[in-house]
Amino acid sequence: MKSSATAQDVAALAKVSQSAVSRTFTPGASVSEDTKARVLLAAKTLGYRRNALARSLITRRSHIIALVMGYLENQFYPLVIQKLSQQLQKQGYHVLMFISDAPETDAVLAEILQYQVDGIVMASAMLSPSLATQCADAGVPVVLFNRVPDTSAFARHTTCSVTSDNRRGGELVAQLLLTRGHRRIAFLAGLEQSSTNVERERGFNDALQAAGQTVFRRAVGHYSFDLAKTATRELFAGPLLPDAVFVANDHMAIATMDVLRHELGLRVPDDVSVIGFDDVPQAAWGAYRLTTVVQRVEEMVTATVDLLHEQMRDHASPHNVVIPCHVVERDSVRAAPAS
Amino acid sequence: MKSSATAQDVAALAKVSQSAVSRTFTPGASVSEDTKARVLLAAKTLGYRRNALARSLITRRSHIIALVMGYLENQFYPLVIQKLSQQLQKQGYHVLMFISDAPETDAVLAEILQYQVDGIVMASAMLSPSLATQCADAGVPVVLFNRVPDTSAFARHTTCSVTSDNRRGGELVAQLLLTRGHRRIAFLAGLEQSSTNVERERGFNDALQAAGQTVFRRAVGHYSFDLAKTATRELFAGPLLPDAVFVANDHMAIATMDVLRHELGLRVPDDVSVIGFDDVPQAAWGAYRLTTVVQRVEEMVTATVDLLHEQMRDHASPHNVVIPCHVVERDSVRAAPAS
DNA sequence: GCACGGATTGCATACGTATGCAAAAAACAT
DNA sequence: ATGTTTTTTGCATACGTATGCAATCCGTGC
Repeated sequence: MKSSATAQDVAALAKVSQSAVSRTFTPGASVSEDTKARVLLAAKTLGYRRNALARSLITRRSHIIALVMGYLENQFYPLVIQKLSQQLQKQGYHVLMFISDAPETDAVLAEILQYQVDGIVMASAMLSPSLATQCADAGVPVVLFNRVPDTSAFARHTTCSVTSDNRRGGELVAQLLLTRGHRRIAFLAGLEQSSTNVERERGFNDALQAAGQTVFRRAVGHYSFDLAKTATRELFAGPLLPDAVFVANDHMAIATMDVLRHELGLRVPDDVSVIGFDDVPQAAWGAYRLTTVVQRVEEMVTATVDLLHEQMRDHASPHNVVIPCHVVERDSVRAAPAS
Repeated sequence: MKSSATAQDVAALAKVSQSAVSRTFTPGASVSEDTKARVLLAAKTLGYRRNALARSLITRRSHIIALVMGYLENQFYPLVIQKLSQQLQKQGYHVLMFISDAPETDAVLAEILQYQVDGIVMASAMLSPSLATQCADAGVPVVLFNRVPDTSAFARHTTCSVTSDNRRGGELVAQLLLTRGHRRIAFLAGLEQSSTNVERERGFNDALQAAGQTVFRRAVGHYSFDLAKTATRELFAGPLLPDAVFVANDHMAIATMDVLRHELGLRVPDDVSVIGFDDVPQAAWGAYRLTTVVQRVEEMVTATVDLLHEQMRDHASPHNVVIPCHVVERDSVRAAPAS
């Protein structure tokens, strides 16, 4: 029931120095085949495992990446956790999870830095300028996932980001809906201060405007399922109904479809078209068949770990990666213009 | 742009010994108000942060809990991550995530142990006896989440577990379906070797048998969405159709409903009743309104962290916690017996 | 035989903190 | 004033590893 064997113990058993043990487990170090074999044998009989904490203390690399997230209700984020965790594991890194709603992020970050993480991926709250400073001072690379640096000039030059081309996505949505002859197009916003919402809405509005149109009605759902339901009811109150809704993400779009069909008795897409953003797995489910803009999670995650590595190697000039996105058409947007 | 100030630096600036700064940050240690103030000031000006790795090396407590999970496709698990992470954070612990499909779990565990985690929560693969041994040797508490120890006598006495009363849940399902007059009841299994599936099916079969009935047809979906669709098609091939299906979890049950309605043109619950297990958020969505057995995630998570603490304090005799579960009735099981 | 270059090895030390122990200081009682 | 208790402080040391440096070993060519 010994807690754990140390390198000293192994060295003693193998009649070598502790250095030899260390070198045995350090690829490319200078050890003879003979001693290496002896060490490995001793290590196996003692059940030796290197202490990653002690090693990190020396090498100044913890091989830990912090991942900060908000609520996981929106299935997009579990997907990110999974992909990111897998890709990082493959490269010998590990993910320390932090769940945090926006306000308490400051406190959380302090804890994160105590663990000497090699990098931080923030997929949750905005990174306040003060936090950005802290990270920069600590020399910890930060990459914002699915959100864009604060407007503050400092943060912009100190942290990277990976996002979809949300603006373009918004444009695509508007163009699709216009093509299908919609004339009373509503927008259901997410978190209004979030960069995703801002960009998507901007692209959407611009494209609408380019066609001489304007958004017919607007409500806010804060990226929450329940609030999206309420917002949908608002949008569809009054005598003249929207004939299409662009919902800022799939999670809310599904709430919208539920309300439209089961509360308001409207048919999708016959009475009203619905289009979302993200392409979460549920969007493909038979009951929804939601037409939506796909965020390429795999590519976003790959870009994220690339950025992390880049920052960890040399302190490269941080830049913002934008992944293209495209529409996947299912059955929630009507096909032909109704005359 | 110094990477980070050390306790020595702070001590130097505050004209005290390094011990003093250590004690300043150790609640309940013996420091005068005067020096404490000086240290805190110096610490603030230097942006000092304790190195959690170095501290863990001394205290032999990393305050890190490893969480091992499989795929997160099933929304039940993101929920668990969220709750567990939040509860642990509140107590000063942090979650190191490991995503791992069953086969590679052995390798993953080796990495986990290198990080000197204070405990392990396994919500993914089975814990093979060898793994259980390794953990026991290393003195690391393990609690199995939503799965029960291996049949091996050793594992059973060395690791804790938290599960719902899956057996009872299966019984409740059978009783409900019988009450509603169903006579051709099918079962769609999950992973056949998983304890959740075994227990649910056992309870289900027993209750059926107690009523002089037997399962009408059976197929296997391996807890996968796509395989569940295939399995559903199998169940509903042939001239005589089931009039109810118990699907081993909600994730698959939704796949089942999709196939029934949109491929086979059957109505739920009019033509066939469907009942699931878990009560994931999606089960409540308007398009499904799935009747299901609710696993009380919050209670399960609470029990898990309690168990962890218990094991970490004294090496208490591990036991298996079983959380009760109950049926939440929505609209996927028909109300009155069809005569 | 010797000299020489390269491969191995062990010795120290460092990483940044917590903590037992004894010295010093302060507080208190007499 | 002195003795006694209590609090505060610094000195060392330990945690488990990696690594620069010097010492040792080995094989090679002469």
